[in-house]
Amino acid sequence: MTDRAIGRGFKRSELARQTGSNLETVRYYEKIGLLPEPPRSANDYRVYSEAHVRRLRFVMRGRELGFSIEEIRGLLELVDGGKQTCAEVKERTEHHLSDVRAKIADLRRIEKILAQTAARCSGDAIPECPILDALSSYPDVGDAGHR
Amino acid sequence: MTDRAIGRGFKRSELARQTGSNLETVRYYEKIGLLPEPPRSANDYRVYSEAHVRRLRFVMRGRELGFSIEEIRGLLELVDGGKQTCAEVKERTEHHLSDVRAKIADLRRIEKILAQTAARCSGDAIPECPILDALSSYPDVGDAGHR
DNA sequence: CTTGAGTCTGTAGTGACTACAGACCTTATC
DNA sequence: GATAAGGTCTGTAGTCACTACAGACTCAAG
Repeated sequence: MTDRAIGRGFKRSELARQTGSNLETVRYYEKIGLLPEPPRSANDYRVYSEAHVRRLRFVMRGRELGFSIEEIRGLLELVDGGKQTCAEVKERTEHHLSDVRAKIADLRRIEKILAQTAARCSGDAIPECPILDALSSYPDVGDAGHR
Repeated sequence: MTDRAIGRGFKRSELARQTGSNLETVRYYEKIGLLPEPPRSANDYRVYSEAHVRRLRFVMRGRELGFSIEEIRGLLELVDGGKQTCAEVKERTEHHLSDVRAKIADLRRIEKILAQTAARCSGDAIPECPILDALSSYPDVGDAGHR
């Protein structure tokens, strides 16, 4: 048993399995500094802990929710704290907050329409479902490019 | 006035402006069949209508909410109706619905934590905010790779 | 009638992964 | 302990979803 229980740490494949991520994505996130480089065992294998699992899960879910890598980096910096003033934290937090609330609002619209579609679809005619209209009726898309 | 009011249609740059999308993205979405190829005016310029605006806005927002191109294509097929049975529509709709509800739930968690952070941050100490823990405590991530 | 801006096409570059090749290590089986 | 299967290491190349650029054409203004 050379390692396998090296102080409760585990290897890359196990981290990927526990987070549902691709094996190579782990390495990629470390390369771009989104995940910390983990310690290595004697054979140069990466050794991960629960903290790595939590951080990677956060990143994964953030991506699935439509945040860019840089936005996630920003969120993580907020979490990690340290090198920023409280005013900065507050401003960035509130910026993210309004972004998140807008996403929630839009997803609720989609949810509603999908639920209606599913309900109406218990019949046998294909309904004229107005997803497009529901989603496209934003009052102003003028400032738009906020991606 | 060669065109400019060719039956209330407008050109690519205007479509991009109204939807907040990049000029080239429009062309790309047409190439991959996510947007229909629009009619052309005599000079071979693309001519768009309100319907194109609605569809593109839907696609844009869908992407910002973390849906893949193929998922959006699926949603659009639901909307367009036609070549699928009612049972298919219902199944796919419900699948999207649970996905959307999961996203809403996660965004609410993030919202809550961000709101707390912003509130606590009115002081001057950087709080130990537990975004990571809040987000990583999913009961099972076993089926995971559903991206 | 030129000049500048907008559109057309195809192609190349970027961001975020994802897969592959070849070397090394490790575990299982003979 | 020899060998084979499989996991990990590195670097590099490929894919997806855009985004930018180059060169030709068109159009509207001065």
